[in-house]
This record gives sequence, structure tokens and C-alpha cells, in this order.
Amino acid sequence: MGRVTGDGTVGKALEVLDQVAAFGRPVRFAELLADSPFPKPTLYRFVQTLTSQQMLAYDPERQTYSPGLRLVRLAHAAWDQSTLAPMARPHLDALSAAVGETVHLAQLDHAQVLYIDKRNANKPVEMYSQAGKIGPAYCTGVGKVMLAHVDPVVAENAIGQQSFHRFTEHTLPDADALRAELAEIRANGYGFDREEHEPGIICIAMPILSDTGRLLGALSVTSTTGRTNLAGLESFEPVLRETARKIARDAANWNFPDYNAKEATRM
Amino acid sequence: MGRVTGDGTVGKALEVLDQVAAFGRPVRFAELLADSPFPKPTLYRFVQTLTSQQMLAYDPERQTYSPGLRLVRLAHAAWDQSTLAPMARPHLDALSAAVGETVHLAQLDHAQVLYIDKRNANKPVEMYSQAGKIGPAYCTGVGKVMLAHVDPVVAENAIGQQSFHRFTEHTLPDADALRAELAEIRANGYGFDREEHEPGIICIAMPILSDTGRLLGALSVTSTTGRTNLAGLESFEPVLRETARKIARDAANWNFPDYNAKEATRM
DNA sequence: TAACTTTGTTTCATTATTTGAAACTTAGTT
DNA sequence: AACTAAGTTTCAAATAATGAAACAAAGTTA
Repeated sequence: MGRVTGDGTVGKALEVLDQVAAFGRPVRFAELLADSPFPKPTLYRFVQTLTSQQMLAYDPERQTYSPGLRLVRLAHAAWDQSTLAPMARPHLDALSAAVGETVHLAQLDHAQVLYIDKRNANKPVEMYSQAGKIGPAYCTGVGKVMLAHVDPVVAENAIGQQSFHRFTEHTLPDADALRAELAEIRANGYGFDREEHEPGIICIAMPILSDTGRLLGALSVTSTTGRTNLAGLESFEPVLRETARKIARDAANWNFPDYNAKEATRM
Repeated sequence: MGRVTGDGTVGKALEVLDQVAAFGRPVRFAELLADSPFPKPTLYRFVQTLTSQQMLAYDPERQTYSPGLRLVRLAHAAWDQSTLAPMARPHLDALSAAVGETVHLAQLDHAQVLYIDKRNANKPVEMYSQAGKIGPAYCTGVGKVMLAHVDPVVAENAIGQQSFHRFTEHTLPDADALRAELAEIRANGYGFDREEHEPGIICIAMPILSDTGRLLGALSVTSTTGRTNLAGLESFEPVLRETARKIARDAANWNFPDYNAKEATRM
């Protein structure tokens, strides 16, 4: 299943890392090999290298590999430096308290939705379980509002990569339906998920835009058809809009051009 | 500051990734170069490759690099597959409710403590902020109980890597003091942090051991000298021990030898 | 016990990639 | 216009990756 990796040895090694992560459970060398574009010794050395680098963890008893702890360390830095999450946190807390429903914060990653934070109304803990999770862009509220507001070239590219798998009878069936929906979202300024991903699950989603109009991420409030309906969710629009604005404001001030803090040393 | 990387090109690229993560803020190419063992074009290509692989994110406006979103995706898999966190979660919830204080779940990573989950008694949200964080082993409760119960070769190696920076007047000053403390912890079965890392902060820590005695991780309950003392914390010992036992039990059953689930395909 | 099978590991000549001094480009000074 | 600093490209030499084949170890079957 040779992908068009490029990027030399490093790219290939990372492809192996993705493969292990995708298995979702400890995996044996032979299982990787059966699905690998690489010949046996090549794959073997990649796995050895990644393990020695703590990017993979090896269980000698079961002879299995899993994603390694170094990834958790590195991701902590990524989450803290490269996402909206740290500065959005207090605003998410407030939003969650205000609406009393599950709240998501997401960013666009490649052509997918990456959830970077979450508040679960009732039991407010379940978090890392969601942060880092990815979802489809074409059938989630946050996905659609982000596609609607991102650079058109990026959007078209992303649209071309959607699977348009029909999760429910309300799932948008193809690229044209999605494009029409995106136009409507642009007109309104926000969007809905009308049971397009899971039956009974609806949400209202709001883009987070910088003052120059650049897409930063998206917020959503999720509920069920048993508890409310789209009109009910629409009543959250003002607080959602305000929260998005605050996050965008804080985001503008955060990337502190603080380049005097650490002076270049030798050279 | 050339480390003994080894592992060829992949190892070097990951070293660069660590360097970017360590900066803790968006960083320019020249800043990396000033602190890099690699010559300019070599570092340049690593950064290019990592960026193209989404392991780094590039901000063209500011010409800065940060850890990339792919790390967040990968870490989600790592956290879910390679840590105690998923199966420990309900037990942590229960423990947190029982003791009403901040609770940590940690694992040993290399010679450091890696916090993989947390319950904050009062405001129970603040999580990913802690998951992925690392801490010193020689002056934290979880660090010491883990060093006390891990394979002696690993422990000695880890002891050799501790900095023994004197955070407070109670910080253990050197390897010998630490070894004595570890012996005492082994005798008791659990340990304390006696304001060794931060003044006023104390904790009781309990190792999580498999039925064969292998170290899996550690739990701790943290409080302040204002609210309680070591004797007060010691009253949590039974519930801590029981929680550790339950997590170990679930851990034994989880690594489902489920190798019929996905059959190797071609080959 | 011996033959077979499966899985994991090592070898080594060939091939392809990485390497880095130097040169070049671009943008921002002075 | 001359200078400077940061980023980018070039290309021959040095190095590392490659993978067919052989090997070792563990488990299975006869």
C-alpha cells in the first residue's frame, strides 16, 4: 500500500509510526510486515530505531510494539505551543458553564478535524480521551464551519479528500452538496450538524477567526434530538460568537514576539 | 551540544524535534542553528522534512517553527495504547472522590517521571495540561516509589542521571541519600514527598505493581502543609493501596491477546 | 526425535541518500 | 550604494540505507 511518502528516510520511519498507531493495539512485527510497503529488514530496522528512540514501546513478553511515551512528551509541547487550547481554556470553561452541554474545540489538520479540547457538561473530566482524536470534516459541525472559512484553495483540496461515507441518512452525499452547505454557512456565519455523523446527535458550530479573517479553529455545542432541536441550539449562537471572539482576541496577543528572551549564543 | 544520538538520520531528526519542543515557544531557524550540533544545511533540511511531515508547524508570517499537530494525533494513540491511563481512569475518579485531594497517575519514562493523568480535587478539568508533563524522579513521591520498585539495573541507571538540584531545603542532596530513601520505601511499600520539590507541598505515593511484582506506574495524593501533614496523608494509604491493586488487576486483563482479531493478509 | 514451519534477526555488496563547505539569494540595515 | 544577517541552493565526497539471501530460534507436526 505504498503511499507517496517522500522526505527520505525520516518520512518512511514516520510512516511506520503511523502504521503502528493505526493498529490501535499492540502489534507484532509480522503483522506490520504483512501490511508494509517495505521489505523485511528495512521495516525491521525502522522498528528498531523507533523503539530505541522511545517513539515506539516494545513489550518483550508479547513481542509487540505500541506507540511510545516520547510521543506523549512531545505532544504536550505541541498542544501547549501549537494549538488554541491553552488560551481557549478559560473561555471553554465559561462557555461550558453557560450552556450546560458538551462543548468542543477543534482545529483543521490536513483535511480532517482535530479535536484539541472538550468540556463534557455532566462529567467534566473525559478529556485527553478526546483531545488528539480526529474526525471527518464533511459531516461534523466544526468541520464544515472550518472548511467554509479557510482559504478556498485549502478548502477545495480538503473537499477532494473527503470520503463522503454515508454515516446517517442526513450525511451530505457528495462534494457538491458540501459546497452548497459551505456557501450557506458563509452567509450565516455559523453552521449546524443535523444528525449527519450520528443519529440523534446535533450541534451548532462557530468558526474562530482572527481580526484579519484567518481561520484559527472552531467551537461547537453538542446535544441530542431528545433534549433539544436546532432552534434550541441556535439560542446559543450569541454566547458562542462571543466566546469565539474572545479566543481570537487572546490568540492575537499570545504569539508574543518575545525574541529577545533567549539570545542566540555562539555561531 | 552533541548528544550521543545514534540511530542514523531518524535519530538526528528526532533530536531536532526535541530541540524545537524544548524551546517552549515558536522558534526561528537561526535560533535553532545557534544551538545545534548540525551544520546549517543539514539542520535546514531536517526542519523542512519535519515540517512537511507535520511534525513541525511553520508560521510563514513570523518565520517560526513549533511542534506540529501530527504529534497530537500520534500521542492520542500512545496515551490510549501504551499507558495505564485508559484503564486507570475510573479508579482515579473514585480515588479522587474518596480523598478530596489532587491525585496523580505517573509512569517512569527513561529516568524521569511522566505524568499521564490527574484529578484536581476542586476544579477537576485541568488535565492535558498535566498529562505529558515530565518531572524529576529523585524529588517527587511518584518518582521515588517507582525507582524503589523498578528493576535495580534500571534504577541505578536512572539514579545516575538525576540532577539533584536542590529545589528546597528538604530535597535529597545526592545519590546516596536517595538510595537510603529507596530502601526505606521498599520496606514500607509506599513513600512520601516531604516538601522536597516545592515548599509546602507534600504527598503520599504508592507504586502500581503487577502480580509478578513488575512496576507499572505510581499513584499519589498531594496536599499542602497548610491543610494536613504526613500523618494525615498516611490515612489515605489503604484506599491508595486498594486503588493501585485494582489498576494492576485491570492492567493484567487488558492487553487482550486478541491476535485473531485482525488476520495477517497477504505475505 | 527428526523434519518442517513460522517468526524474528543478521550479513554484506550494491545503491541511494545524506552531508556540509561554499556560494548564492533575499531582505533588511547603515 | 555598500553592508549585514537570515535563509536557501549546489554538488562532489562521505555515509547510510537497502534488500536478497542466509541464518537462528521457537514452535509445530509427523
